[in-house]
This record gives sequence, structure tokens and C-alpha cells, in this order.
Amino acid sequence: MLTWSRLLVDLTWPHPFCQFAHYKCTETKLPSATTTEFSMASTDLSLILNNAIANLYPSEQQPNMLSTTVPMGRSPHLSEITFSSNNNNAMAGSWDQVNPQMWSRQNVLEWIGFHVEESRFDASLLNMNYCDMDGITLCTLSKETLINMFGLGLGNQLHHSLESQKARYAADMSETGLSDSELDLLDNILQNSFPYIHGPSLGPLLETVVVQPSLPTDNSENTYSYFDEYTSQLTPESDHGYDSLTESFQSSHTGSFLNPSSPESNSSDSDPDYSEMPYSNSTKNFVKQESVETKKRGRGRPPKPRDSEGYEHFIQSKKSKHAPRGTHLWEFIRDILIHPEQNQGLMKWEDRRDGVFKFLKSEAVAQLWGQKKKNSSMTYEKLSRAMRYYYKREILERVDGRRLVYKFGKNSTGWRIEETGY
DNA sequence: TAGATATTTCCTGGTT
DNA sequence: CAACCAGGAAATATCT
Repeated sequence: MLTWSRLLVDLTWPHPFCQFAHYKCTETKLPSATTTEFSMASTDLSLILNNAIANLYPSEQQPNMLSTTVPMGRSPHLSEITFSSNNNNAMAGSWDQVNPQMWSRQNVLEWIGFHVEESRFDASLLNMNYCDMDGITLCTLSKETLINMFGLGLGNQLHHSLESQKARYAADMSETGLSDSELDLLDNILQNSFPYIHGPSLGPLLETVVVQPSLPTDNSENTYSYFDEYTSQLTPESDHGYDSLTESFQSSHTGSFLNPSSPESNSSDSDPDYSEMPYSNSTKNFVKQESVETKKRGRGRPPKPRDSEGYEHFIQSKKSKHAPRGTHLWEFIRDILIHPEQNQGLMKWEDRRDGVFKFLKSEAVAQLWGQKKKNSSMTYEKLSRAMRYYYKREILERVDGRRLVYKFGKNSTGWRIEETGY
């Protein structure tokens, strides 16, 4: 599990923190192409991320990929950020002494960090974009919004914490109201009432992650058990008997275009390290080299490498804990589409109502799919073959004459406006 | 453990 | 010519 503290460390580490950046680079050759991809990134964190990028591309002009409009001097150095690294005896930060309405961005960040640590939330699932707001903004967020932003578990916890904090001050009860112990008691009650706040069943929608854990972490349960409750709210069960969104959210975050930093995609695992591959220079080169290498191979899928580098163990422990049912390609595609805010320009709807969509960055999507399936040699060519198989099953319908355009068929679910709510 | 299912890989040939 | 599209064939991984 990527902890909050680990996340913050990773953010500052010269690390291939965002494989998506690589995708972008490979498609466009220049890291500066990532410019707009992070336009929603937090301003505070963006500085941290920019530093990481600067480390990644020391010889390049630092791309302004995070649209930093933050005033000079506002960068929150890690040393300024107080957060507890220990879950049980987590100490609240300075935010605890301040009316939430008055919280600075940093207070909010600390507050989120506190709860991430306390709930043992996997910080790799955090969408840091959502962490950049001041207290006033935060106080306007409804419970639902918080849940949407941070997932059911953490969102709920944040909501309750925020309400508690608000109550302490808004009703002028800060001194005479709930004591810390009472608050603890309240917390306990809340936790008993909402046991999912803690533990492995954490919330959804936190796919967008811009860092990756530097080591494979044993977070398999979290990785594969998310979102069950939330997903049932969002999209109906697949006709095909999969926990479609559940899986897909995982896909989103585990594989992820949205979450390049998932354990599955960790550069230290079986996948070749993207940062060290020719792939970093060009998808094309990468694919070509791959095909050269595999030229002599027979047909069909080669057996999975039984490597001896520790990854197998990692995978096995993962599978034995929570054998995932395969997230299906069409669900993976659908979930990219139905989360436009996190779609990163990979795909777009051509006709939202009719379910017509288009690949904008076909190779990047393929790579992400491959990443999810732990297959670094995935290409759009192969992905599209799998897509074509869906025609027969009427999960997809043909769209003739239009390149990279597909349409959901009657056997696909979860993409319709009525189902997604937007 | 066998069979079914869902890809994955490779390939040939056609189209944009 | 590159990038796609169509599908056949065969192989693997995973699930039932």
C-alpha cells in the first residue's frame, strides 16, 4: 500500500512517477507534450511534481505541465507538511486547531493526509487534484461530492471529520463542545456504523494517480476489493456477470492510465522498466523492437514468464489473496470514457447517447491495457483485434469507414447516460 | 481437471 | 507508406 507519507516522498523523488508522462512522450516525442495533461493538478503539489519532472528530464526545459499559477513561495515543502506516519496514534496537524473555513490549502492537504494515514488508505489511489483546495472550498463540498472525490470510505471519513470540525467552530463549541476524547468516541461510533471506512474496502474514483510506489507493495486486497459498494451505485452490473465497474475501477487505478502508479504497473515489477526502455523514446521504436524480438515466436500467446526476480511471488501472493476476475477490455474502455475528467485525452465520445466513441491515442490506450494485463508488448493492433471479437457478441457494433471509431452494442452496459448519471 | 471464455499473438489481405 | 481494419488460426490464462 502506498501510504500518504510514501506518496509525498515519491512525489519528490526523481522517479518515473508518471508513466503516463511516458506515454505522452512516446507519442509526441517530447516531454513537453504532457503540458496539458496535468492542468488540473493541484497547484501546491504541482510544484512538487514539477520538481520531479525536472528531475526526470534534467536536460529538457522544464515543461510547464502542471499549470502552476501558485504564487511564489507557496510551495509546500515536505518539511512543512506535517502528517502522521502512524495510523493508530495519528496526531492531527495544525488544521485541528483552526476552523475549517479558515484552513489554507496546506491545512486541507494535511487534513487529508491525516485521514489517509489514519484509515490506512492506499495513497496511490488518491487523485491529488482533489487535494488542492482551501478550507472555504472544502466546506462547500457535500458528503456526496467528497465520496465522489475520495471514494466511499475515505470520503465518508473526511465528511464526518469535516462536519465534526465545523461543528466545533461553527456552533462556537470549539472550547465547550466535544473534547478530543469525545471526538474519538464519535469517530469510533462512526467507524462502527461505517465499518467500510477502515479496512480494505476502500472507495472508488481515485484512479488518477501521478506517482507510483517505488516498490511492489502488498496491497493486493485493496487492489482487488475496492469499490464494490460504490460501483453498484454508479453502474449496473454487467450482463456478463462481472463486477464490471468494480473491476474496471480497479483497472482504472491498477492498470491505469489513470493510475500509472499502481502496484501492477510498477516499473520494478515484471514489466520492463519503461524509464529504461527504448520505449521511452518512441512507441513506434518500442513496438518495432518488440515485433522483431517476437518474430520467431510461434502463434498465440507466449506463456507467462516464470521469472525469478521476485515478481512472481508478488503476483502469486496477490492472486492467492483475491483472484481477480478478468476485467474485460470493453469495460476498461468504457471506464476510460465515462470518467472524462480522468480520461487524459485518451478517448472521446463521438456520440455520447449512441455510445459511439473514438480512440484519440490508440497506442497509449493499448499500453495502458497492456499495463493492466501486465503485458508490456500490447499494441493497438492487438487490442483492436480483441475489440473486433466483440462485434460478434454484440458488445460492440461496427462503425464503418471511420478509423478508430467504435460503438457500444446492446450487450454492453454501464456506459449509457441513464446508467452513469451523466 | 476439463471445458468454456476471453483474450493475445501472428498473419494475410484490404482500405484510408 | 503508415496506420487501420477484417478475420482466421492457434495458443494461453483464467474461470466455472
